[in-house]
Amino acid sequence: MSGQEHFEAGERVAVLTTQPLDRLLDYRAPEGGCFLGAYVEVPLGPRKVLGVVWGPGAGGFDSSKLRSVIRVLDVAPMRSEMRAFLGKAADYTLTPMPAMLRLASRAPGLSDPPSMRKILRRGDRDPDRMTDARARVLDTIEEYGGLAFTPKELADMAGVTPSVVKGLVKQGALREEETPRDLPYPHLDPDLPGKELTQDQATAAAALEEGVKSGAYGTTLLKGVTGSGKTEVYLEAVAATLRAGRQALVLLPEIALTAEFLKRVEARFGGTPAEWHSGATMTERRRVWRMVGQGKAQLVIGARSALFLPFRDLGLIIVDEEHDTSYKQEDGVLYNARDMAVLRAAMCSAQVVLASATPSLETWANAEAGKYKRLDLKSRFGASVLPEMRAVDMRSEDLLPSTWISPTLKFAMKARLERGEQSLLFLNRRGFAPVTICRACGAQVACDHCDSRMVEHRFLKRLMCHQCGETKPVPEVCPSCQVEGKMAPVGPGIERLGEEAAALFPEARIAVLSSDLFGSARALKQRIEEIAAGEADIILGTQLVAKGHNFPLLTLVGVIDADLGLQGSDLRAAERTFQLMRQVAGRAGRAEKPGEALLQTFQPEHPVIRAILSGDEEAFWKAEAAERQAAGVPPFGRMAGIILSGPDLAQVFDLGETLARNDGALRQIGAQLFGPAPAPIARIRGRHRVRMLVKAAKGAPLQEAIARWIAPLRLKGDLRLSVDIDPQSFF
DNA sequence: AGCACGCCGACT
DNA sequence: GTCGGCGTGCTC
Repeated sequence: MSGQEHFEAGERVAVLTTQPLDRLLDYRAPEGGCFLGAYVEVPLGPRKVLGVVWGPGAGGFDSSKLRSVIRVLDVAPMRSEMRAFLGKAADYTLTPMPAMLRLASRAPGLSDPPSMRKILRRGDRDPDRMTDARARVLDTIEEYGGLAFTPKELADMAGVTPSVVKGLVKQGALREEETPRDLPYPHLDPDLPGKELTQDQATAAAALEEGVKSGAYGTTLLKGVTGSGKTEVYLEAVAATLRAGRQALVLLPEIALTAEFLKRVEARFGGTPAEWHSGATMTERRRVWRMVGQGKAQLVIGARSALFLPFRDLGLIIVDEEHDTSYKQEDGVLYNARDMAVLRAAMCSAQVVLASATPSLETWANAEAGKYKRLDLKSRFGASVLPEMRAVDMRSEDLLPSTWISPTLKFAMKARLERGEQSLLFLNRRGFAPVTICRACGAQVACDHCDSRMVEHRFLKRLMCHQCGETKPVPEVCPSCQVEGKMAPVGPGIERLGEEAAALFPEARIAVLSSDLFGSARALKQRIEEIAAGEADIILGTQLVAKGHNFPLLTLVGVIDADLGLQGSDLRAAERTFQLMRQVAGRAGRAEKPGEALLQTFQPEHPVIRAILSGDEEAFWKAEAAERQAAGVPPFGRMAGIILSGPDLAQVFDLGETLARNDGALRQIGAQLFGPAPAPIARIRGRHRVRMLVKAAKGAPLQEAIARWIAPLRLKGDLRLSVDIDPQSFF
């Protein structure tokens, strides 16, 4: 690294702020000077804003107008590799630097002074009168030796009211002390005995440990079917990282998973790691951010934004369920956490482990090409085996109108019910019915602000737009033809399937698991635990049941519509259907009882359905890869989506046409431009959306060309443009 | 992002 | 004549 590390008071420094300016601003270093990377507060017009010292001042700005940095914040300076990472990530995603800085500074109370809090220790005196409650408090303190607790914690742990604790303080039996608010995380011990590993697991774990010990960058695909014990394997890589004195990050796709996961981490390392996700409290987030920066959090379990935490020495990133679509941020800064993890690791000499039973095609292809190492866990842990999978050909099943459970599936469910085992029906559609139609004129009820259809939610007794969340009552009178009493639900949603199951098996206990039926992740988690313990006979779920929950009594999975997701023009639909089916089928027979999976389909001869049933994943990926290679699409070509939006459709289209006419920069790199065309959802919250697609060869400098292409653009009024590099879906 | 400056319609 | 609409431009 070249350049100066410290700036004297009054020296010119360039500061990157979180304000959307397209350049750095020069300031004078504050009294006492500042370090490169320091978090600072600077004056900007009439306001104070957050910034980071990014380098020496560029000059060229009248030095008499130069203002001074107000103060240096009490947090660790941003490290040079973090600054470089943000820069590269900005270039890759075509995101302005201030937005990247905001991602990296999402900590509450960043500018607060290091605050103190009150803790209690054993005082020198004994209370004049000893009561039961008082004894419990003092015993608790004794039991935990030197550890300190806040009054509230202590009262809770001893099972007494806070007034008992207060009384003891007054008597001098407890002593109040001030201590920094943000406490380090408990030490994690990598040398506690882990779960015993199978031969297969031990070999994989050894390979990962070797990567960690190298202290260099490397990415490994850890592939293993559900229940093969991927977690135990990568926790050994975490252990090796902790032994090397470096920090580890485990990314999980969903908050609901963390509670279960934390238990396993605690069991392995004898302490709780730091948690970073949207559900955490402000205090907790503040603590995580600061402790990570000081190297006093060895392990972080987090959602995708944890990638932007200020690690001091990050040595390992695990991306669990790496294929999960929730790793792609779809609003604000558009990034894919899996790709950013690889980028960050490459810049700080860390290892990446991409874990999945059903890797994304990108990852699979990178492993094939030798860019990633690949480890396969073949044997399934314990006595359980993969379920037997069969297609139910819906063309030869007799179904009454408005029912979706085939006789074949019903028969299989009945057998489970009689044996006291569980069945799970999977349907990836929330609500009661996806469409509400007028039987007089055929009109469908659409959202007033978006161009999507309203979905009936019977438990809400309303229609809901899944795009903007808007709801309205189910209309009595057709909004189109004014005929009364002809509005009818069409098609199945998970709630409606629940009614059907209840009618078929009136004596069965039925549980419906859909994200919108639960107020909190905690409530959902608790329900899942109850169900796992056997408090339901039939479970109905949307995609959230496909994400790794363990139901020991489950021996049958019925996929209501295996074709859902196969149709349409989304190139990734086949891949996603394949992954989902494999995962859902992996729910059955995780414990000792063998499972069965029935896939209801109208096209049992479809290659995806056939690949799922045959279990020949490599065949599926090879076929899918060949198709994408022929089409020149990712990962064998590069793509970017351009979304233009604004309140006035004509204006938005005009902008698109203007861009299309001036596509010289794109043609220079041999890229093709498609569109403008209405976006998949052409209107969201009253804003019209138009989409364009840029397609280029694999090695083409796509971002650079797009940057040059849109640079001359001046967006007027309420028009917006966003660029999505490597979009998840392309039409 | 904010916040100011600045140039055209309905009010005292 | 003036109050205020938000279009355009600047912030070290």
